[in-house]
Amino acid sequence: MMVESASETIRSAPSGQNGVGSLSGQADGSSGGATGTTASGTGREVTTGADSNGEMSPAELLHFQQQQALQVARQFLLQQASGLSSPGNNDSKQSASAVQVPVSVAMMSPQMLTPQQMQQILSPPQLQALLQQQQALMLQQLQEYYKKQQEQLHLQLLTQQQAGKPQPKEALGNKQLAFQQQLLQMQQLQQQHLLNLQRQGLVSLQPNQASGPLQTLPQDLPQLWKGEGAPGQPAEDSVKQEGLDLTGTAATATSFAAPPKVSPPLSHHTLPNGQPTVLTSRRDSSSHEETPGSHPLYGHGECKWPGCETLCEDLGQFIKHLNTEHALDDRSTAQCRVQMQVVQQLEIQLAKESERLQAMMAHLHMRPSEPKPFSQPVTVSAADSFPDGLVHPPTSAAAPVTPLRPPGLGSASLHGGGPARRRSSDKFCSPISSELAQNHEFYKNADVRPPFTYASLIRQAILETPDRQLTLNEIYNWFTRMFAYFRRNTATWKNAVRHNLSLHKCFVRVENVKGAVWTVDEREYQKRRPPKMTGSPTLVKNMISGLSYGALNASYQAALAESSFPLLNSPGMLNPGSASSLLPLSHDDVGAPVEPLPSNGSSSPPRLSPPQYSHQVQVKEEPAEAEEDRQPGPPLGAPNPSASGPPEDRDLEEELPGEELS
DNA sequence: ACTAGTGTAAACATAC
DNA sequence: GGTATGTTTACACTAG
Repeated sequence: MMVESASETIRSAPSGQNGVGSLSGQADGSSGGATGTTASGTGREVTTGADSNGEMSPAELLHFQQQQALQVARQFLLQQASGLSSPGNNDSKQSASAVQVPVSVAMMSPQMLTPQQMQQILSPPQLQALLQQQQALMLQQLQEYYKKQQEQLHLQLLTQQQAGKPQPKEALGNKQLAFQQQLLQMQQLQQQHLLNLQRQGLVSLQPNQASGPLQTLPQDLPQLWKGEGAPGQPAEDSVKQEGLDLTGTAATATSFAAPPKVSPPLSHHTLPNGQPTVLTSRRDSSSHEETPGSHPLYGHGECKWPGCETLCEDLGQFIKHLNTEHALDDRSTAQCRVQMQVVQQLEIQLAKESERLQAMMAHLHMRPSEPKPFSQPVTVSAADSFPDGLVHPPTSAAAPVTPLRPPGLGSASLHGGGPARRRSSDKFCSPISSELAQNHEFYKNADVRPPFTYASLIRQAILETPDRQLTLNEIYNWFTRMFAYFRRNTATWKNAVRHNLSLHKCFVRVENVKGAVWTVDEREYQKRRPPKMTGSPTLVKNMISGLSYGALNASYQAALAESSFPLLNSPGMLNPGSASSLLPLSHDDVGAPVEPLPSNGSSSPPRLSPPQYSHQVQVKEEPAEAEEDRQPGPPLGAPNPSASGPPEDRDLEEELPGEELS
């Protein structure tokens, strides 16, 4: 029941969820806050509006920017709407990124839309584009902000000098440090901001994208530190340096974040009515986690400062702690540096992996950067980010194919996401295990709904255990352990889990000594899904054409699964056939590749078109694993040759599920 | 329009 | 009686 309460906070209006229609239904959960926000927003913001001039704190600035992001999206929608209503009005730009917005939706006032709604209306690529624009904008603002700060400092300095009172170096140093600290804070806030957006479902995690702008800062920061540390260097100079660095940073970041694709700077800063964006709702995000009472360094009741972990009952206490224990001193500064290095290392690592991925994809003739026919510029951005990243395959996978699709599943609407999303991922066959393997950390920490069906998740959970059986409670635990998302709406998803267990024949309840455990009947599981993909000419076509980069990618991932999945040790993705047999779990979601049954020897007859091999693979593997089912053998993990062995062909059928059930 | 798959909500039964 | 676990039904949504 505490669980219940937790869930309640999220879906404030469970009732009527279905009835009201998708939009409201979906939004309700998240927007319990969102709605409130809009309401309150009108009232509140004025304060934030007060322009920087040094008055705006980093946090405020962030909020402001976040607001703007939403605003831009809204504005975008408005444009779309107006475009629809008045055909003559549509400019070229609009057509370029043409969003197919349902008229009914388009008629809504964009300003009334919640992030989730926007997410539903805009395809992930579109959102992506918006966000990128916004990020560019944000960086500009950051730059301005720091320029102002710099000017202020400079001014102060001059004043003091004029007063004939050369400020002690230490004082200057302190200022500078404070400044730098602020910079760090900005970074954190920015990061949090991105995370928030992502959580709101406005962005699917796009590592490169997320790291892009952020990446530049940390890289430049060391220079700042150096500047600071440089003995004998006048503080003033270093300050200037900072300014320069920032400028450079912002510039590069901007160019990075705002690729050619999009139109001009966007006049989105102001609302249709000319009102500055700032004046709109303060922040929808507040509806979610980003409550005013949160702090990037505070979580789960403890201080997140590296190496600290001091318990703090509430934010107030934490703030106090932060100010006393982590004030601006040598130690903190050093820790900051260390943290920066950590980040840098990770970024370097990411860059390397990205590069490798690019090379691999290039080798496989998949051109990540190649623009897709359908989704114009916007998609491109999505695609671009994709390769780099750790990715969110499902998301992008789905996106390119149908322009009009529902909100990015990958990004997964956090709350009350529609069924469709998950399904699509399923269809695209992204192997859950590989996806999970790759994004394990992401799902674990980000409050993003995993793009898999409950059934596939449950199955994954069960198959991940050595004996391939779990109690309901263990399944729950797996969910919460693996996905941050499932740490929230407990009542809802637990119910769904139970529902799925009962509903699907593929889940078999077995009475155990300890009680009842659930197992998976692979055959049933496979049966569930019609082998559409197998023969679907359209799919094949899509895959081949590269139109559906995502789909390709999915298969690519499938092939890659082994390599990426920790447990699986793969002999080489080059040989799909073997791979297939190897991937014990990865199958899953795959959409079905295929007919489970006649696995007769799939070995020889390659009747599937090339692109599909991945699917085929999965199919087989499933059976294999199914078969051995109860085998003590390490399920997925163990690289047990036995399972992976030659077997792909074998008969899975023989084995009765019954036995597992026993 | 129909169907299948899925998600969500809820009522109910049963066991501990 | 409360809770966890299962089962079942209903409804909504999306895609084929």
